[in-house]
Amino acid sequence: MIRVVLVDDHALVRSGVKAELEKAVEVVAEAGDVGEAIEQIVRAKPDVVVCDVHLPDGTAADVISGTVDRGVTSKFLALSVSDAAEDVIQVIRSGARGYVTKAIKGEDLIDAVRRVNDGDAVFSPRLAGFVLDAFSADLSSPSNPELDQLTAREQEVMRLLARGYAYKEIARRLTISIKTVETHASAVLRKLQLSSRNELAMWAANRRIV
Amino acid sequence: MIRVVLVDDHALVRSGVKAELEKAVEVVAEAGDVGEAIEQIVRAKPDVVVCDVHLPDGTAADVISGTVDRGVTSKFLALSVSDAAEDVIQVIRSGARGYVTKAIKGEDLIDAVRRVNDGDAVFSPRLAGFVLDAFSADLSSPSNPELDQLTAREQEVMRLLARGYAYKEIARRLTISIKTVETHASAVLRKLQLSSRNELAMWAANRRIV
DNA sequence: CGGGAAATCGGGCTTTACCCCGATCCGACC
DNA sequence: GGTCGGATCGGGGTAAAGCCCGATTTCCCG
Repeated sequence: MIRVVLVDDHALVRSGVKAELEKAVEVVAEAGDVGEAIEQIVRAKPDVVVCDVHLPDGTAADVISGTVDRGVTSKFLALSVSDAAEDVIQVIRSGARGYVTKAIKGEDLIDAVRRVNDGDAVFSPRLAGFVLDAFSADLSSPSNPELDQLTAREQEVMRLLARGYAYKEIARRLTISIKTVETHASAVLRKLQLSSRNELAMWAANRRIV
Repeated sequence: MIRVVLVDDHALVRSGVKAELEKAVEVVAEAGDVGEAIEQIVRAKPDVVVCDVHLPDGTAADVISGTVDRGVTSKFLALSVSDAAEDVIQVIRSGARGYVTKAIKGEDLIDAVRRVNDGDAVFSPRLAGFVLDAFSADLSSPSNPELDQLTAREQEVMRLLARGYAYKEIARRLTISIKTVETHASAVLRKLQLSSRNELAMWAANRRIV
């Protein structure tokens, strides 16, 4: 039996959701705000937390970050009336494994809880697009004004430098001499005000360039 | 008019796709393998690259990484007969903004190219699940069994190594000699089967250790 | 045409990184 | 008491990194 903690600020919603859920899972605790939720979750250590996104004293993201800091390993399923992209992304970023709207049918909600408990990611179809956007936003390079300081060639060398390639390797890949790679590398470090390739690697990693 | 480079190893497929695409976009170049594709893309700098996943001398991921290394900012749309999860994830990880199967209708393909060009992520419905899984995999995985191979002291040195500190700096911070840092560093690289501090930095970054 | 930025190389230098060979000390464990 | 792993150092070596000078060529722009 999957053990669930239910978090929602409206008692009526809680009782409705609880009635549906208890056909298949065990609701071991309930909470109506962030503080109460964290207490109950830390105490009960449930398998899954079904959590409303908007709470009187914060959001589901606050509940998630507040509990994982205290060693909780429960899975989180966000349940919300909102289908706004920023809500979805914020909650997923915080570590929720799923996000469904309150338009969901009871049967499907139970299925979602089961799948989240199994480690799957669960999203209402039209919400998946937001998550994809957030995902690809990570992979793309928004706009790095600092990159404009570098010439095209310097940017190529910079990317390979940040990945840890030796000058010899970079020279081979770009079919230029090692000395030219050195020249570009020096220019890159100087322009970005870095002092070693390792600082460059950190710099690039933080900006999702590599 | 959106400028497109088309990459597929089958000339027949290329001409078919090209015929469909040219109703709405401009196909400025074509290629049949990875090497040729990189050349054409670097030269033509198209808005969007429509690229088959499996090529004679590599994959779409090779094309993407090979071109972004050379400063290309084109958007990539993967076009494949395969709907295997590993193919999808690999290509998306490399930076593709979309992935559609060849079962797609010409009209929908043009729409996909347009949306990718606008910065949207485009996926066939049943492929979205794979991407979500990959996304949530990024957010989880806190356990690192490989770390247990390292002694406590080695882990300390490892973290500082991964952050790019010089041996001298690490020695100063841990109040030990440079030689001792070297010993630990060698042990770390050997145990993790890495060959340089830069590989270690990547290793640690991928595991969210730093 | 002249100026300047970008890209391409070279010599020579110091500092690190990394590896190999050792060694000593200490604490835990059989 | 012997053994073994962990931590601490050293000497000596090669390869790479990073920086200092210099240089030429190309190409764009006023």
